[in-house]
Amino acid sequence: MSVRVRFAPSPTGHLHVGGARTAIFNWLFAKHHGGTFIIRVEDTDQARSTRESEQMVLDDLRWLGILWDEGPDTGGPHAPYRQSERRDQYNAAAAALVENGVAYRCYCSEEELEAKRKQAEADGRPPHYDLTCWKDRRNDDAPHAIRFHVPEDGDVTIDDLIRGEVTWRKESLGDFIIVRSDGSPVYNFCVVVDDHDMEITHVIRAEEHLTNTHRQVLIYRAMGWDVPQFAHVSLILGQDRTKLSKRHGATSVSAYAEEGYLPDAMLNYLTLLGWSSPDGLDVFSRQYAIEHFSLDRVNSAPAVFDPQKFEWLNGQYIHTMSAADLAAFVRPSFDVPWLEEGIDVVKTSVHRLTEFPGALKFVLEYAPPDVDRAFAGKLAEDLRANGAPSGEASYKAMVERLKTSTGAKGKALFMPLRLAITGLEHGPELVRSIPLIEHASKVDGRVLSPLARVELILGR
RNA sequence: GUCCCCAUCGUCUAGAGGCCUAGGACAUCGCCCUUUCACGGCGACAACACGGGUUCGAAUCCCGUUGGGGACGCCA
Repeated sequence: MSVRVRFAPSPTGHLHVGGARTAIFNWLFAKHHGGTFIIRVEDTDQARSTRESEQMVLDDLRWLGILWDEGPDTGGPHAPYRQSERRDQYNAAAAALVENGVAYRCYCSEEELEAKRKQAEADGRPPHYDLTCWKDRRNDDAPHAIRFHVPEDGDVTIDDLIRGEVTWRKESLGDFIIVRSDGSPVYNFCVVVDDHDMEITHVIRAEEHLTNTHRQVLIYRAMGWDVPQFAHVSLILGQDRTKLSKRHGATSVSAYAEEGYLPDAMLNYLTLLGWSSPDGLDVFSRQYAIEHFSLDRVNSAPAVFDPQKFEWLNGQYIHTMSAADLAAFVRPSFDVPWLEEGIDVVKTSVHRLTEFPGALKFVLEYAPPDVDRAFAGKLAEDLRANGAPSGEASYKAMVERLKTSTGAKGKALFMPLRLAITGLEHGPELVRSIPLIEHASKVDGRVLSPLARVELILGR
């Protein structure tokens, strides 16, 4: 049987890193096994779900380079892929359960239930439903929800692919709602109907859903359906070791994209949060991850998101990428005619794409610094006579001439030279930055040439 | 509170009873490279939560404690 997995986001905002990691693991698992990766939109919560959010989540996934075989926009053999459009399926399943006497109409009001819950809590009893409508079953059309009755043999054991055997006793669950009084089905019910309809073989999802599995398995059993394999991935935590959320700062994929992170680096880093490569690699390609991914190497302990390591990893990608490839990412926000040449000179000092404009500021902007006038004079003379260096050889030749003409050497030579031409005390190697400035000044009218800069110092 | 999950350097992790004097990576700190900054190289610091078992032998298996997290909803 071929592998079919799904990522089931609820469209209530941008894709978060936790969701992204779950999507990545599902995708990697599907790709590794030559299976099918499905997106199913869980928008049963009308109040919070929007179509705009769905679009954002889908865009975030595409940005990461995670593409799906079946989904709300692409369609597929089990369409529709939006829970809000699958009401018929849920109604049919709910009707079947009521028919079999497994589920029943519950006429209790929310206020009543709330009061009962409070009372149970005060009495130290578990806050489960008191079975009023189960004991006294009715079938009229007064406003009602539909509840699932936890059976006598309601103990459940699953063999989780990441956690091993997990068991729940039926007592830990009360009869639960599967269809709300407004007729809308509830998440835990939809998931089962959908995963069955869509022939999902492996449910790979976040650990926060682990305890839901109890009720879901009960529904599978009541429907007489095969139970899929489960794999519950641990949570991603913030620095304070609680579930990563907005208050921990940037947590959405798009926020990292805006901060200058590369999709490949993001995929790589998130994969590392919980999975480790069999070869002990930290930096690896998408292809490598697909080839080597397996659920056995997924860690069951939660992982703290470490922004520093993520930034380092992003830097690794930037350092090894070609200037041309990087330029494609940078150009939309920073477009200069000498972009590629510039990127090539400064990329080793950059960890995020957004740092490029700052790193290249010395090309675009220049304020005459405090440099010895005599030195500046000699430099200007040399620049006029020989032109500015355009590469390593001409740069070295200039340095040699300057040694003789100024009598300076070592730091006394290089510091004023750097300062005079770049305007800064620190920066990339002069052998590369001076030719860069010279080149940029020829293709970009805003850029002052080396000579123009020195003349500015001399006040002419 | 009840149920469930988890527990190796500050962080991500390797570790399937002897290969462990516990390995790698980030971060931190040195040194080297570099007449600057960065990159890179080398090195240092740094962990098996605790207590009981099982075993000739336990980071690894079992039990308990502690700690952390999650779920307990007509949210997903």
